[in-house]
Amino acid sequence: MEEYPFQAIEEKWHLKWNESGLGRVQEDPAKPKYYCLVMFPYPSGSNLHMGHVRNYTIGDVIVRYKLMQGFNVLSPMGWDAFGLPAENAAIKNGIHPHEYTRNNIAVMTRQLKALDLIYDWSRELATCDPEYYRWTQWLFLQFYQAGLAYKKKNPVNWCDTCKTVLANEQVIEGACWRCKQPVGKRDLEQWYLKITDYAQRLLDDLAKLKKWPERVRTMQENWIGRSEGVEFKLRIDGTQRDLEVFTTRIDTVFGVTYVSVAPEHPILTELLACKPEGTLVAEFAEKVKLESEIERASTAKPKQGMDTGLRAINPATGEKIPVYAADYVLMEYGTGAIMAVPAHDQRDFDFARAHGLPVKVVIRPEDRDLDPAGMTEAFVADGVQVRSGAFDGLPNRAAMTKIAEWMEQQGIGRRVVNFRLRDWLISRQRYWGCPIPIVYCQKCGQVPVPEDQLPVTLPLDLTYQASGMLESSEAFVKVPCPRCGQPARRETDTMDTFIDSSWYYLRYASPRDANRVFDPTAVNYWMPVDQYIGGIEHAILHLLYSRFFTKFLHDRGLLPFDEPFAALFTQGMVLKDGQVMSKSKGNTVAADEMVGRFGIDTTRGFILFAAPPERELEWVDQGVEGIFRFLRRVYLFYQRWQEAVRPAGAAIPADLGETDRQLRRKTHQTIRRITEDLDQDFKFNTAIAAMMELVNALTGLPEPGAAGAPHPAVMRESLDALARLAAPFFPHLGEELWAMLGGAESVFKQPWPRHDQAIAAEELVTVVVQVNGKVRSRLELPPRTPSAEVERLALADERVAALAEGRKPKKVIVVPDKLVNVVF
RNA sequence: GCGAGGGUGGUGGAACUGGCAGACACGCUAGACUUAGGAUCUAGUGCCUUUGGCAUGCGGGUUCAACUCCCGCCCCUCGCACCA
Repeated sequence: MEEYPFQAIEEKWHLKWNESGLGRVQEDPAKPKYYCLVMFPYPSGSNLHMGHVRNYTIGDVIVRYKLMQGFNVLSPMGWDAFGLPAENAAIKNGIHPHEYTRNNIAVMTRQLKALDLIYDWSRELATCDPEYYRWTQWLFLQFYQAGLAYKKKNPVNWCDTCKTVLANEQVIEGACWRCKQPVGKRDLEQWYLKITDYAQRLLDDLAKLKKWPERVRTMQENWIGRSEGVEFKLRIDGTQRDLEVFTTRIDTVFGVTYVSVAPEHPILTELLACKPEGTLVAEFAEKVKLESEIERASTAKPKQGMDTGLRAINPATGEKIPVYAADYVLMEYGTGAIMAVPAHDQRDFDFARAHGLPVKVVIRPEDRDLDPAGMTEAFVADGVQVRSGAFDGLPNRAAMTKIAEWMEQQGIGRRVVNFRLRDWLISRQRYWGCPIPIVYCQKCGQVPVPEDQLPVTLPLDLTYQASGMLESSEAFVKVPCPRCGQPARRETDTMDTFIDSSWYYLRYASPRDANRVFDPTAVNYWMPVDQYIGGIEHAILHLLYSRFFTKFLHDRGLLPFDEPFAALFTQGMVLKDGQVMSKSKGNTVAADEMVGRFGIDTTRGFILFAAPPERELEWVDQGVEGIFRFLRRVYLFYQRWQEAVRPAGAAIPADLGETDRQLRRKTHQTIRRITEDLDQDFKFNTAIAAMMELVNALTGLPEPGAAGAPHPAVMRESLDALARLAAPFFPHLGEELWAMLGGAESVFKQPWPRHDQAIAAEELVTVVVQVNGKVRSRLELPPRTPSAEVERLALADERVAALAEGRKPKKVIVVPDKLVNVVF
């Protein structure tokens, strides 16, 4: 049996590439650069599975393609190495997180290297390395100096399983993003980064990210959650205190029948201190606080609330209305208090019905008025103002502006913009993270660690314990105050690991620079990232944080650009039995097993061919052999032809026969198709299909030397192109095919093939003949046959004539080179 | 509820600005070569009542022509969700 010795071929090129180091790059102003980055992994220590392989292969195909297009390609790899799993493993197995992480990095490095992916390993970095986190700390100090890193006491998300606080972005449906356990609230003093200062720019600049998926941009837009409205004050009757509310529907202000405040709103404790309601409200607030995030956020649950006994005065109408404490009002958003308009807000409507509060209609549909008693739901659509004083009769959209202006003139309220985005809580009560470079001194207070004393090193000689590990290290905690020299204490919280990953793409430009966070020349050469590749799960978290960091550094004058990733590609996940392939689900297909059976090229090819890369891929091994057979067919074909097509450089004669012309056409069409597929959204699956079509055409031809066999120079042209086209997808085979054709240097140093439009053009086109829109016949015509001629030929067609039954056509439509439709 | 994406043969998936639906594969069927076939090669393969008819989630519409455009539904995936 003829063989395709894939193991020997892959082994051979594995060794050659290791020697030549294809991935190693330097800044070269003479060459156009291309920075291709796959999101760096957390070194989990599990074996690489098909999900990983898909991820890295997508990046690798792009890297190899861009190399062949003549770009100076940067493709680095590193490790998002801090994090909780290392601590959990330490508790379970008694291995120090540092050792655990280092071991995992070693294991994963070996596995990645076995896949022969192109990386510049000389730039490898790990966020847990003091030479890296020194600059993470330096960046924290930049935020601190700019007043954007601050500490405050606030109710925060607390995961009791992970024993740490979480950022808003890390709470998914009320549960911890990592361990999926419900998240509670705690009042704690914590460090924050003031990302809210950048809310508007983070929103506006989404428009610049034209090469990002729409989906991700929308998710960020929703997360930032900008809303325009009016903030105004209501005097609390009988006091000198005002209650401030925020509304996006100021047009409904004449329909306010009560106000709702968050149960924990400070005005309640203040004004009810000595009243009987005070105790009841406090009890209610306590009850609400105990509810988990999930319970409180559930829209299905009936809204709870109670009358506080306080009365507020609506500045628009002068009416006195009750103040309710209600669990559906959130202290964190707006002012923590709302004006309630039951007639025009469903939540207020539900609450009013449950508590017997009045409903006042102030906006009616165009054609009729509404009777509050007959309403079963709030009227939230646009309409016309009624019972709204001077604004009656206006369309409500117009009234919105008018009322806001009136309130501003009267000094009652003002127009404001609110964001849903919260400041980024970055403290973590964990050991295995980047220490926050702050010292607390009795005399000087909060003191940042001076830059020349960085890094604040994580002590490694500790016995691991479940919590409070850093606090227990006297050597770490007890330090002299950097300012006054008196005994002081270090901050023992570490930073959220998302801080580490918010700037790593910058460090790759100059990973060994010991004096600076990055070398400006190198960063300016490589950045921004031309193509970023990663999972959709980072659509908000990592991608929003990285954009924030870049904008901040831009404002500090450290970067000339203010968006880090020019193009983003989110690859689909690999599923098995309907679930994401992951170690914890136990449904993985191991990479090394697949590679052992079929080789790297087949494994890559199968993953790339099975589905478009952005789509989810349900793993079924059936079909792997299809790719294997294809690669074998290609290899055997080159074996049969390699002697006949050598040496290179034989001229292609001008007077070729039909077979040769067809082969050249197919070759040039394939070059065109694959190049287009790679350029538009990485359509690897159809690119491979195009390659298969070419191979099907080739293998259908007579053998070398046989009668009717293609001209060797023409075959040479095909095989030369095919070797290059195949190389990014099937790198080992690509190199081998190139060598079989006599190529001395690596195929990846060869230019990407170009098609010739004239050769790719068809000599005859099929024009479909339709009668009343149904295909009845076909014509083979030279391209650009005049419409009149096409019409004549169509009408002369015997099938058409038969269907005509003597009638004259009502209409004939000709689409040049495509179709003719005869309508009777 | 809001937002985004999706629904095409037995399966994964193709189809440019509306112009031959099902490329390319998998699987299946038959045949060849074989002691053998889970190897390889060849042919066939959307469905049906086959000079034709019906088919791209369902129902309408626009058009000479609709997977593609418009209107109304259904289902699936993801994100956000009492944000005032």
